[in-house]
Amino acid sequence: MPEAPEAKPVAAGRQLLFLREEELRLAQDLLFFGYRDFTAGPDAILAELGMGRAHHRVLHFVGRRPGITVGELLAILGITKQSLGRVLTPLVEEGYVVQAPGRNDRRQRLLSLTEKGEAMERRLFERQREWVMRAYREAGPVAVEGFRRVMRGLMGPEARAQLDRALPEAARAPGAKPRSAA
Amino acid sequence: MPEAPEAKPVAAGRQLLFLREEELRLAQDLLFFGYRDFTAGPDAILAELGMGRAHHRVLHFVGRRPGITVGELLAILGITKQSLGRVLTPLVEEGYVVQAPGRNDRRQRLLSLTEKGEAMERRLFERQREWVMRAYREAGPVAVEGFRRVMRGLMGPEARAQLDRALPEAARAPGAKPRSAA
DNA sequence: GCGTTGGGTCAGCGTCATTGACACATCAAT
DNA sequence: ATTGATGTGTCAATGACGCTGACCCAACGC
Repeated sequence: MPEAPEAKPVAAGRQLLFLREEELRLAQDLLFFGYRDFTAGPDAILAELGMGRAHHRVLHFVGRRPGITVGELLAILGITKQSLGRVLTPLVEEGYVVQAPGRNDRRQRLLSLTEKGEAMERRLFERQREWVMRAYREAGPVAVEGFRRVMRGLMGPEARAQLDRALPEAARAPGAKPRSAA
Repeated sequence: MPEAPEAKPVAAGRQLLFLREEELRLAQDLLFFGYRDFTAGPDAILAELGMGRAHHRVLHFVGRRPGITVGELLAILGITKQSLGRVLTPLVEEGYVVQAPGRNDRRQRLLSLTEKGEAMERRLFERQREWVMRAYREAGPVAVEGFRRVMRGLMGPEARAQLDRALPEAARAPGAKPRSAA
């Protein structure tokens, strides 16, 4: 770990790539403040409804993959069954999410959003969309591409695999020329 | 937020900038997974010591601005006095942080890290440094610059101001040509 | 029929945040 | 010198979100 083997001397750019102390401290600050404010909008809406970030995540990932099983959702979120239960059960009870027995395996509970759930997710989505849109617009397309590359790099290998699996393929770059992996 | 008025049907370059549904969903995923895994390293170390992310944040910001007052720290973290107290008091008791009365205003408690606190912060720092370094290296310098611009854009105006104030000026772009506000 | 798997649930714990209320020392101004 | 505002600390209660351990049930698969 200490003294990373310098990787291969990356030609000229090395100077820029060497992570100086202050560069990381800046990254820490940016991620802390950025993530906090990124979630602030939805958080406010959720709070009014007596829900939290965890509920949003469930709505998000269920909305993204309707018919997802509980087990898959657990794997994506990386939490325990009990933790999910405390959030999922109320969502079902209050009619945001429906459970349907699996066709092949009837032990499974396939999750999907109700209309109410979709509306809710939509509302949270729109709030966040405004926010991210502003940031993207200010930063410009090149920066956005860079942002994606770095964030992807910050993910662990498992998360990266999940992300790929989670994306309905078509979604990965809809209409955009598949410019490498990025 | 309901029924975003479709914005006006866009011009040309706007196509890239218009935040399509899937683009935002991707951003949500990236931020969720990325932030989670970014904090995973320090979290593990902290857990061993019976501490949490909140402790890390205090160590980080106190280390960044030795002599910071409690009030300033509260403003940066955006939490309440009570929440900070629960984390700060143990840090002081266990000798990670020292409090010194302010010279001008003796009501103030100027916070700074002890040697033990610096060592701890250092340890967390190094762990995170490896992680971010890898992401930066894989993504390349242009991407890193883009990442910074977008993250900055995701911050609210207050956080942005705080960030600027928090940075010891020299730190903001050490050696890099100050390319506007970014 | 029996073990495994998918899912749910009870009980208890810990962290991190909240609000409201109060205490105390110090500063600053009258 | 009193008075009021400020900086900090603290008690008590609450809630969201995560965890472990233990146990249950229904359905699958052999």
